[in-house]
Amino acid sequence: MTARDERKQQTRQSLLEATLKLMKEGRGFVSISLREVTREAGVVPTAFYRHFRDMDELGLALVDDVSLSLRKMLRDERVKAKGAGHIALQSSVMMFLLYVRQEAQSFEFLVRERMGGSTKVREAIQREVRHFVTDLANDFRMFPEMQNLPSDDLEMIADLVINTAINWCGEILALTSDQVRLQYELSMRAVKQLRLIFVGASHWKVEQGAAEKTAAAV
Amino acid sequence: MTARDERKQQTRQSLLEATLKLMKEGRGFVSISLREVTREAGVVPTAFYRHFRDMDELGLALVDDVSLSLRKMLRDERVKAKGAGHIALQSSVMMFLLYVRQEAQSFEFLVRERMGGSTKVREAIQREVRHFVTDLANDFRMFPEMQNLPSDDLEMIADLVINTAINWCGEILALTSDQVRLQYELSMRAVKQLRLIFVGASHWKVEQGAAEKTAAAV
DNA sequence: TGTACATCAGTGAACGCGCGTTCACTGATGTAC
DNA sequence: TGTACATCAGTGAACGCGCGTTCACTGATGTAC
Repeated sequence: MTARDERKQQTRQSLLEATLKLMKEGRGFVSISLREVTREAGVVPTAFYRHFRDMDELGLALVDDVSLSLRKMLRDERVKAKGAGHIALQSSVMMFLLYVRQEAQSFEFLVRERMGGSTKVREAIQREVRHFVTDLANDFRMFPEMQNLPSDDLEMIADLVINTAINWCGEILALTSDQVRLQYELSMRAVKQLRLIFVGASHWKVEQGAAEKTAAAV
Repeated sequence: MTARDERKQQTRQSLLEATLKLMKEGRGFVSISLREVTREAGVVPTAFYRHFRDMDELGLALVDDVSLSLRKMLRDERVKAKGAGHIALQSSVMMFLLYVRQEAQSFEFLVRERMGGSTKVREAIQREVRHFVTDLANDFRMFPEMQNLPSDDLEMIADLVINTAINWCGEILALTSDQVRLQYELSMRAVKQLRLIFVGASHWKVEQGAAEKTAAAV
């Protein structure tokens, strides 16, 4: 990598960061203009084209970047869980939510554009999410109570967990950093929700007939 | 109501519908211009100001409209459940997802703007969602297994259910009408997810210590 | 009921602005000899 | 190592366009007498 290439990568990076920064104030990705990004990044508008064809292409690069760092975090967490020989639900959820607030810009982008963004960006994010669901479903095989469930059911449960977690992200990012009380309450509710899903999972199949009765007994 | 007022309401309505129609092709609300809306509605741009101060105000009106029709649907469903004396999970979920596809325009708006839209619209939607959560938590008291749970836990479970349902909406609306197979599979997964939550809920508290062990036993 | 005036939903021209994109350019860095 | 040329990241002027908003207007409908 020559010195020129390095500086080019720096500019590219500042374009990506400028975009995330512009989104921090609550703006959607689609409403941000190419000229705003270059202004924020400190280059002339035409310099943009040396790096991306258009804003959509920058959006896809952003998805790649963000999901790469997310995958890294999850890998660390997985290694830690293997080392400890168990998963502590409460501390896992707390760690996750702290990480989300720490990397707020990235998660804001993911959460907001998952449903709302340009078609291409939305599809890229959903592809990444599906990837996480598959990984989590695989992790579930480490749980004695779950490893005998069919793959379909593991995927179904993983999908529920991931989407619930994404929802926590959206809610915790909507809070300002001085709303500590609400952040705490949200975290506690998140822990309970994950625990409830695990309770449901550990009684799955075995209890399915009983659940039917429960639901019918209004 | 005079004839003039009536025609004014008609124009107002066509502005709202024009906006939803423009969003059907996958566009976000914020990316739709005032001029596009009036063009689609068949009036001159300046006529817009006879009805709304700006697009944000139209967005809030849209939230009101959509959540009114949604509340109506849920009320009907609730009456039906009371008449039958029980809730059939499978058919409720199926009915709900059919309704979502039928009223696709409205739900597309709600789901996409819940996280992504303008601050005001987003807040209005989240207020409505919180309202639905409270209502559902109240409904839960009709379930013998649940009525002894503290209000906090009922809210926590209702929140999980509502957010999971919103997620189904996003996924089913992403499918085209000829992807019948995928629609069916999504519905079946939705039924299972709701059932799993109910299984979890019916073992909640009683089993919480056991769940801890389950989670720790990797 | 008929008339005279008021209201006001919708019109159409005009504005200044930020946008994405084009183009020819500059000058620092890289490469070949 | 030194020179001559090629590359190419970033520049700056220019363009046409759709935008939101203003303004004075029109003419159908409503209201008061």
